[in-house]
Amino acid sequence: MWMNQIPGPAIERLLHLLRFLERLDVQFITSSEIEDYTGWSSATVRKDISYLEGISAGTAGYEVGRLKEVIRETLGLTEGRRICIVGLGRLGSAFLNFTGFEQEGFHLVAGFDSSVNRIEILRSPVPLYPTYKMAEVISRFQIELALLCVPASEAQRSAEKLVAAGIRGILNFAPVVLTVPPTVAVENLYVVDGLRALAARLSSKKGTEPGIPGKNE
Amino acid sequence: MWMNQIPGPAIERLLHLLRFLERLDVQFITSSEIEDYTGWSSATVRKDISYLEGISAGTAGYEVGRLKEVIRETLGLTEGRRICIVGLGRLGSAFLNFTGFEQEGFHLVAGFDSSVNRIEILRSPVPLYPTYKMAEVISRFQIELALLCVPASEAQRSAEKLVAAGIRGILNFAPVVLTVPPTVAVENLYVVDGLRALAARLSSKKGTEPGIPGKNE
DNA sequence: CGGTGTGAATCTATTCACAGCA
DNA sequence: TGCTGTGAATAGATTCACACCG
Repeated sequence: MWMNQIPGPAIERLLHLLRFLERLDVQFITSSEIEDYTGWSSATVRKDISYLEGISAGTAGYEVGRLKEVIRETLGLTEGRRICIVGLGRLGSAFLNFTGFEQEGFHLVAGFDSSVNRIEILRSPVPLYPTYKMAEVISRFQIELALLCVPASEAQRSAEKLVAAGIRGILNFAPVVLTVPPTVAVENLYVVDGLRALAARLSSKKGTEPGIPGKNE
Repeated sequence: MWMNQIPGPAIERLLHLLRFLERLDVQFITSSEIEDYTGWSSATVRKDISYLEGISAGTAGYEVGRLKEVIRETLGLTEGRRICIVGLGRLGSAFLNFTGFEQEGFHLVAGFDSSVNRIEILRSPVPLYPTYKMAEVISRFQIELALLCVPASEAQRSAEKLVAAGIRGILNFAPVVLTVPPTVAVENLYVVDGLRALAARLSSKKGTEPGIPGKNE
């Protein structure tokens, strides 16, 4: 079966599950073991996994290696994506030297900042460009995702430039609600909002497991 | 009306809406204006707001100041929460000097690290303690939330210590699925997971607006 | 009128319960 | 026997549609 559309919450859980499996050193796992670790009911786990194609479990449960593989394929995590950083302040420039992207299949290929001076001074393993070259560079290198690290006051403006340049997804670090067309995906990763979400869950005694940042989201 | 339980997704949207209103310089706003900015249907917006108590809108829409106030009250964002940082590496020690917490009602009162040496060397505006004092300090200062900034390999262990010490919520920066009792809230804020969530949305052509970080969630 | 507020209807997701397989 | 896989049942969230209010 393959009804061609995995429910949103299921996608988040699968992403989470993948992260969990990656740190697990065991060959097989059952749905109820997963329940013990994650808190999701075993029925939910089985249903989620059933959305994936080409997996079959024996009586010992699922074969972990295969399961990871299938999740990655199904969620489109295998094809390397090109990414860029917009805004090279403290945070943005720290990401320039972060080595974790590559191992995960995200290729950092450019950094942008409106200050030409900053671009010239910064030492960087990837080429840096002034903001006005954004559209050209993004289309030339077929960059799909951007880490938006500019100050809050500029976030919306920068997002609009990215959209105009054809970006497909934005990871937003500014505490701002971006207004973008529905074809562009946004995930928000702001620390204080994470704290707020926790605080809200403490009071209201009800919460959704967010899972994905930007769930910081 | 007040059925005593706001749906999880509605809470996330309200949190998001609050963030949006905070950057808005206007006195009144209607549900369809909110739709234009956020993409949520105006009916959803009205329903979400209807979960709040003590708000009444005129023909001009909602009074923004009042709306912010009511959201904050209802979601428990007014009572200051005490927070701590666990793991004082690059990321954790950067947060020690972050001034944004206080303005949002989060009082940073302690930092923890297992390296006594590091604690002695670091210059910090708040007191630092070795890990073994965690239980004592957390209960003495009634710390409710923790920013977990330790390496992935130690995250689960540290989380367990926090739980044992009585923490109520964890903002997790490590790329690890934490296993904690259901009474403890967790939000995940890991950059690469945010990218993964975006990538998954690009392929599967279906997404949930995460909004709140963690959703790493 | 141009908005809100809300029951009722619809759509979506989760859980149940059990058949089928190793 | 112990687990998966899945249609059917339930629970939950969103949207609709319209009465009502300033």
